[in-house]
Amino acid sequence: MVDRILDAGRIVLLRDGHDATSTNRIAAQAGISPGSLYQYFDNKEAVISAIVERYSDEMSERVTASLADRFDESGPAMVRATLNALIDALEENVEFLRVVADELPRSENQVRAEALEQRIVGLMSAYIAARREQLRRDVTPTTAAWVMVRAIEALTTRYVLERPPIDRDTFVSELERLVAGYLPER
Amino acid sequence: MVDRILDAGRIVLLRDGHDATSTNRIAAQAGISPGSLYQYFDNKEAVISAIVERYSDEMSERVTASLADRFDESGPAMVRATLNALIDALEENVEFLRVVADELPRSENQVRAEALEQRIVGLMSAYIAARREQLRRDVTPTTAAWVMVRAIEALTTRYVLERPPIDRDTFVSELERLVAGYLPER
Amino acid sequence: MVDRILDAGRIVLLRDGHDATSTNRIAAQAGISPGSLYQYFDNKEAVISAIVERYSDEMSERVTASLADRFDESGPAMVRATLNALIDALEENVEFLRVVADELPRSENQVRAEALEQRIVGLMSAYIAARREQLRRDVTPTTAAWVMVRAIEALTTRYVLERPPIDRDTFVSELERLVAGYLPER
Amino acid sequence: MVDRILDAGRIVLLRDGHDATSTNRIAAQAGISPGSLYQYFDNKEAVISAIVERYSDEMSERVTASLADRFDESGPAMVRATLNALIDALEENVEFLRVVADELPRSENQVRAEALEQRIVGLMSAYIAARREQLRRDVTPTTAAWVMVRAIEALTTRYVLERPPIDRDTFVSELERLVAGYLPER
DNA sequence: CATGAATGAGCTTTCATTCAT
DNA sequence: CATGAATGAAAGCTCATTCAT
Repeated sequence: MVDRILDAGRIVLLRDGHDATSTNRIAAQAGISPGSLYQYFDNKEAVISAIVERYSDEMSERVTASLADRFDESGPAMVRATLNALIDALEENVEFLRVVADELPRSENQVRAEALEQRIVGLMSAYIAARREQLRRDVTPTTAAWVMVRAIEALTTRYVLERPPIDRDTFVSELERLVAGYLPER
Repeated sequence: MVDRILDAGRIVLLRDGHDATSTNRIAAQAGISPGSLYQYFDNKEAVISAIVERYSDEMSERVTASLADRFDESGPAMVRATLNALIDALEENVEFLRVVADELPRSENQVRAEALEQRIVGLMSAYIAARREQLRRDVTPTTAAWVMVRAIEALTTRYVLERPPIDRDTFVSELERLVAGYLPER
Repeated sequence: MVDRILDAGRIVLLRDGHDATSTNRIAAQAGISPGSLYQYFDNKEAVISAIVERYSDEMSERVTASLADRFDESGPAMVRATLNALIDALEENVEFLRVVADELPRSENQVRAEALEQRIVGLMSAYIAARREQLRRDVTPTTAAWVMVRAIEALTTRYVLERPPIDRDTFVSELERLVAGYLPER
Repeated sequence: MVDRILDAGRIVLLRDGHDATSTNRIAAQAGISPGSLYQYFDNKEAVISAIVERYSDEMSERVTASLADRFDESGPAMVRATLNALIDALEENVEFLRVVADELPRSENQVRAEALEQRIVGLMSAYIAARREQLRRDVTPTTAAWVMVRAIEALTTRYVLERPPIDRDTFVSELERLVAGYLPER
């Protein structure tokens, strides 16, 4: 039932936009009564949060899956693969990304978004720490990871949403360059 | 009177948050009647936009002013000065930045925000083009500028809002490193 | 509940006039909340239309009922009975007729009003067609009916609302004369 | 200046419809300030009334002018000429007629409309009284005139506005028939 | 006379939420 | 559990009118 509600919510969000997304509309789309919705969620915000959360999970899964079989490739190949997987995942759901990133007040999914980011920062810190000898040692892995994650997140998201006149391959190369110029020892 | 309304709007936005910011409340805070507000603005969105615009202008002015007297310093010093000025400006109004960046749906000030970003991208492209011999020649200045602007914008904003456990000097150094690793010929 | 709203609406319409009839006032008069009104009607216009529709239905019913037991009287007696029934019905609700005919913009109940008129034109066309041998054959029944219906409608309505110095029996005779001069073969 | 306001009002009424016709809009269209309007008219209703009054006057003038040179034609020719002149006049301004007859609450121009009708009834009574020997003597001229005026007014107006599938010549003949069947001695 | 900024009550409509059934 | 009618505060916005200048 929770799933039914979340599916309905996503549909409404996509079809009508955030401003027109009401609990009543979500309930109608889910084929249940407005009252029932409140037996599974505390309030509207909780519903929206859950929808966004599910979206983020799908996103992570997709990226993770793409990377599973390249886990031991060399550093540069790994970076490129990750970036491509990430952009692919974002592009697969541009319309929904637009709603999440452009229409939803960040407050409505802040907790969750930061949790995800924190998790990625964690993974990345580990990755950096593991390669410490080839990489920089003048900064803590956590700091480096924080910077990288925010930068990559913002750049890929904006790229997909703004569609600037930069072709995909060039864009990926530039991100690689950004990473390669930032992380390694020099 | 326009100023009176914008001041009131800013206060309400800060005090009550975006969702609770109504035209009636702004009018009340400004000590005028709801009808009067509509003599100066076409609709609610126009009011919010004007408030955000004024904020952005203040921001730009503050950064520009900080840079005025360092205009002919060397590249690296210039970069560091700019970053510091930017972070200073953002920190001076964290509460309002939180509203603008986290609560306002981007759609509500998108046009303007993108216009500003485009302007900065323009300036930066020129800067890069001018230093072409020391910098990379394998990418168009526009592309490089697009990447840099989004990255810096996102990183400084998130830094100020999230207050990660990275001290200010370290953070600025890391941004410098990011720029220095991305732009120059290698 | 629909009835409760329509009753309230009629009261407000009569008491306060069309311009002062607001959805809030109707809801208040009905003893319900403004929101509830919108569970039964799409918008204000739908409420007004329904009120007018109910009034028209009452009107038709009253006329039809009056005629039921005179169904097989001769043509002239039938005409006189119809006219009397019609005027009786209109007079029974002069105040409301005034609101409907004089205050409501025709646009607000046009569709329905024209539908009713069309129905009456249809009935009358049939009536005329059936008596074709005694009546005129130089004009289509539809045209004759259109003319008669508009004329009778306007004259009875105006008579009831304007109360000209013409006594009721004289007025009915004049209408009969109008019909008798227009329809029959000569 | 009064004329300027009335011109503006007519334009607004035609362009925006009755509901969207505000004193502010009329003033703007007239190129004056809202305050000035109130130096020439007591309130909004007075403005609308004056506009309608001017329209009615134009209408009368047009009909009267068309009839001036046929003043001594025979009865039937006179009737036909009058009807044609009336329909012509109404058709020349259908859009405005629609606003006046369908959108304006009759209350807003009632006084005036009835005055005009009363004047026409007067003229017609005189006409009937003068021809008393060929016409009916079993009814007062005033009553006969009242009936005729309301009938003709309603029928021509509705004909022009509803455009029923009756061609113009047929329609005029039917009206003639209505008059010829009602007025003369039999 | 003319202005036009200011008014403020009131409009239609929405919607997150509740609660008796 | 599910319902869904009912809520009622509040939203954005309009507009006839006034009055100090």
